[in-house]
Amino acid sequence: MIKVKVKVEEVSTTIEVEKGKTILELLLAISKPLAQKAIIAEIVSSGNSQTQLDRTQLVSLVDLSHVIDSDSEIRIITSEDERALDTLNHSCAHIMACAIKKIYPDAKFAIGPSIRNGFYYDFDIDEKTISQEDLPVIEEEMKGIIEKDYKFERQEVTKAEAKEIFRNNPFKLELIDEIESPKVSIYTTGNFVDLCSGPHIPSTGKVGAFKLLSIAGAYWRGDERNKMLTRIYGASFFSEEDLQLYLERAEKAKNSDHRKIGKDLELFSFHDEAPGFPFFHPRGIILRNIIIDYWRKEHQKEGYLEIQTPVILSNELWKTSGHWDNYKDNMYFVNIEEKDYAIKPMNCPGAILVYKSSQHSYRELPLKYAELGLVHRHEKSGVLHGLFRVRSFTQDDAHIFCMESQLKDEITKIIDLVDRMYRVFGFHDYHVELSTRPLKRIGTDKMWDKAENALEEVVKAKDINYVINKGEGAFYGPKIDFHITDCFGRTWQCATIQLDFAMPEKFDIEYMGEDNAKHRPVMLHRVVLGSIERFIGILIEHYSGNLPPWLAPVQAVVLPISEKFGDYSRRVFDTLRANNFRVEFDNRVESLNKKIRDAELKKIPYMIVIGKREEETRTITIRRKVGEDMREIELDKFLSILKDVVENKKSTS
RNA sequence: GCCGAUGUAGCUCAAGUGGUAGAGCAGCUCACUCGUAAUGAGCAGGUUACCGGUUCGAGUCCGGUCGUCGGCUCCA
Repeated sequence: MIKVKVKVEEVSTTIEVEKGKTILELLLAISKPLAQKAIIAEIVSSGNSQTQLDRTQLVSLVDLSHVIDSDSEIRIITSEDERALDTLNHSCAHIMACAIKKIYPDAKFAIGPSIRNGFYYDFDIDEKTISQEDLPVIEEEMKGIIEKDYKFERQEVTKAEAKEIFRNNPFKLELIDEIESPKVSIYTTGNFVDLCSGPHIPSTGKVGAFKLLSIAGAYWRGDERNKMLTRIYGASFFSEEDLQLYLERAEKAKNSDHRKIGKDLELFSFHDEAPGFPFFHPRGIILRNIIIDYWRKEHQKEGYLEIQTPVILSNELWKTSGHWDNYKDNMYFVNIEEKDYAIKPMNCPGAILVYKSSQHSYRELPLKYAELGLVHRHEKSGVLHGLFRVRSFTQDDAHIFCMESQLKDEITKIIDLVDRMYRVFGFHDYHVELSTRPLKRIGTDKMWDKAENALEEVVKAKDINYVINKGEGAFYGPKIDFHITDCFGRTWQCATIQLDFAMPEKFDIEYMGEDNAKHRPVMLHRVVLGSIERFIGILIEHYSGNLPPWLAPVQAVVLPISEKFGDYSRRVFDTLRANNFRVEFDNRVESLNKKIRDAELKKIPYMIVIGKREEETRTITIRRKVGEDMREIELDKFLSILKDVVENKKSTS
């Protein structure tokens, strides 16, 4: 007999069982309902690992069919646990593959993992292409498999045996070769066999609800030199309600799409005549200018000096900077009077020319040049995506020229600025990533050591949690990036701080030191919002278009109930406008209902309703997008409320 | 760039197997003067993305180009 301690959530119990029993058998002995609820188990500790496989893969999550043959402590994972949903999604990928195999017997399967919000499976079909219309057919087949409640049966085989089983599947053969352990595990579901480390749900019937979502191409192993496979995405859940909730959320995210809102609210547009180059409309420019005005104020307070450098610069400059070598395929070029020029993809060489235009003393440092620089980068046609991925955009850039001794202080100040500005825009949640030297780079290893250490020291000193991305730095220096989390839980890399010892060397820039000798300054490249255009897209989606009053292109609209109240309404409108509020006057001959509906669709924060009562009492009534209505209040009172909300950049109205 | 889908009026969408393009909303005109998410009627609006082919005849079938959408790859 062996002792097994079984934990489930906060309860734990120890029982003695015969060696060789499975977890499921053990659970049935303890409690049938628990056995019913259980999805997988976690081995918290055990006397010895059962198989060589477990030792090499360090798997702590196991199937319920896992055999216990020594004293152990196990934790039962039920459908409430996030990891159970992950397993469910993975199992559902197998179920989908099983269905596809039945419909298209020649399909060769590659990989089918669970992902953040569901699962996918990549496979190769030679003759046929699968389209959206085929998904319901596959779904029907899957439903049949789920109804039959097939078991997920795990089996461990030698690599030779596995190669025999998957002899017709080049993808699996490649995967088997890469597994280090002498044995591999395979799972059988119905008549579908897959190479897989598991764990899986006990049987297909555990899938309460699922939906196949989309179909796409994906390169084998994510390498564009490899074959393009067919990928089907789906999502599965333990209950129909969870699926419906997921679909509702997906619908909400779709309705928050900045491309749709941008068009509906007349903020910006795209045209076939300029793919990837955004056009900003009057309302979009209002939003853009508000962001820029705020940005300027914050930067002036921090001692930045704003500059502006040209969009077209000699190709020689880009050869000196190293951009031509590293990025010529993504740059635009023009030939003027038989000389080659490039449209700038970055602002740094321009800033360096400004620096070089005069001598500098150590007394001036740190010298902080800020620039809202319009850059152009050629993006491949397939990657364009609204304002998120464009071919021309405005970086809220700055280049700080300083002494090495000032680095940490300057980096700290940037981090504080980023933190302050993000909060104002309503982003309270972000994380930091540190990217180190890439393979393709300029500068010496000594420079890179210094630069990487400086960044890391500051992040550590500030006690910020960060992850390291090895080899992901810019070609001229390492960087720390700030990733904003929006209200949908998506993350967006916006701010970046890049440390650069290389460009000052390449451009031979210097300052006169206290010692009356020439020294080389260090450069910090940094952005806070990243791309103004992209940031606008992020803001729109974060707020689903319901921008807080300080950002809203139209803050209020005056709605007279009928033309009879036109004169008084006009005076209210004039007063608001005279006080610098962005207000519109809807004096169309339409019903109040219609005017309110239109104002709602335009996502205007305040609707000012004026009828007989308001005219008589010389008041206004406010219908707010957020919060209760304010009936018959003094115009002055509303002005002070609006002033407070706008000046203090409050997120609610 | 690659895989797949797609392109019809400003917007959202119709037009069995090829037979001279329709609707709602928006716009304009008229009537209604309205109390918290669409008042009614009328009018106007399209070389069906573009180029070529098949056909007596193409929005529809075929080829190409461009854009867009979902992914993959990429993102200084």
